[in-house]
Amino acid sequence: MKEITSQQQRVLDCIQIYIKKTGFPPTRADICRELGFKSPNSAETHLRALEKKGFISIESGASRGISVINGESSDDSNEYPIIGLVAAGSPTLAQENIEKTISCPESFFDSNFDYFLKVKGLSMKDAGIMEDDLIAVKKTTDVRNGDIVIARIDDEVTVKYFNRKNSKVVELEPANQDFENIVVDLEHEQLHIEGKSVGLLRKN
Amino acid sequence: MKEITSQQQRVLDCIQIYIKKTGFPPTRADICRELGFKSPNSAETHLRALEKKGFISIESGASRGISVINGESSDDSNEYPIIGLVAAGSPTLAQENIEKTISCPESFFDSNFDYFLKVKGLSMKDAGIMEDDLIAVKKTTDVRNGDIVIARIDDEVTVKYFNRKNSKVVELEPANQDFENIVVDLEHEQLHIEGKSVGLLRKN
DNA sequence: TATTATACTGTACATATATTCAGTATTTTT
DNA sequence: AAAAATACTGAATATATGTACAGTATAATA
Repeated sequence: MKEITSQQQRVLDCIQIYIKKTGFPPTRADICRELGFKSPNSAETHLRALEKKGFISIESGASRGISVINGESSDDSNEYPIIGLVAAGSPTLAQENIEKTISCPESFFDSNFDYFLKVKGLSMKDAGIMEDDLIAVKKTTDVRNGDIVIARIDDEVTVKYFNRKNSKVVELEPANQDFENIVVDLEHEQLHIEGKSVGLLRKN
Repeated sequence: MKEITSQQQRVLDCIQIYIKKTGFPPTRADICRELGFKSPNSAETHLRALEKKGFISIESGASRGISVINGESSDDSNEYPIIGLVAAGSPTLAQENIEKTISCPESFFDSNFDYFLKVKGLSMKDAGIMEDDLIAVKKTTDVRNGDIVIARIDDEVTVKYFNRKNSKVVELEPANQDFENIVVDLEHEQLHIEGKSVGLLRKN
């Protein structure tokens, strides 16, 4: 994507606002009216420039045939995959593990995140995480005690509170009396932190 | 919103698909091509019917001046207000009660919704609803037993399970042993159902 | 220094498009 | 049984709109 000039940005903004307001793109004359141009050719040349730079596409001959590329027209929403609790080895974001995707703004949760994890079981019930809830997971290994982490031990993927006891021992703590702490001796077992929870989404 | 006929539905679908694909609405001729009509007036009359019934609006004289009402025109994200548990009387959606807004796709939860309610207290803890969680609320009075409802008794707003015992008695049930059922005798007390929960959002 | 890109005004015109009018036929509502 | 709504074809037309052509001027690039 090439560089955009400030005037071209004004025109692009104008198009997006117009679409948001009316539901359909502006004509050359509309753009002139909005931005104070006196010749339709002013809009025309800007449109050609925007098209050349890849910001919009223009359907030749069609009236109002402008569409904003990549554009989410205005907001920064993205598609995020929903992933089930899958066995290890299999790359988490592989196509076959993706149940579906959700469109949602990038900065929806306080921290950026990478995917949604569909929760199985009730081991985090007292933390308000129920079966089939979607946890917004940020891929990171930088976790602190008390964080809700997505951890993998051998072939088991689980969601638990993270609690580092000392340099050799990590405890993964459920939020449910019916479950017991998982004590991981790092010298004899492999613990892989897939990421941590930065939010939760429930549909009902 | 009046009833829509199957042919009108086809036309409406055609418009929405066309917008999704091209970024701008179809002309009468486009609709004819897509649906096999041979006269532009076929599209025209359907458009007039759809406008009359409130499904679309038509900008008179403008080419491609169709916009689908309430309908995910091109980008389907909206601003939804976050509202605290406010005392009654004060209109829920009044400006002063809106803490902030969240941008989120319209069809984010399975059902459409109207606002987010910020939860206070832990009375619905066992339903996985924790303090400061955001409940997606759909304004409706059409609630069934077992629904999580936002109810108002006198000046108190509360989130509880709805349970109609009989024509005169409704019980509002918490999901926490530490709280007790609220029994509402409709003959002596006023119960106002503000809406019901269709989803939940948590940031952490 | 010549060339290209940017940023406009102004005029003109072919055509894309909305919209009206005249019909026909079936179904639904009153 | 009459009226209104639905569901079309077909033709005609005013105008909304894209787009080309002719200029002017400044800044950036080669």
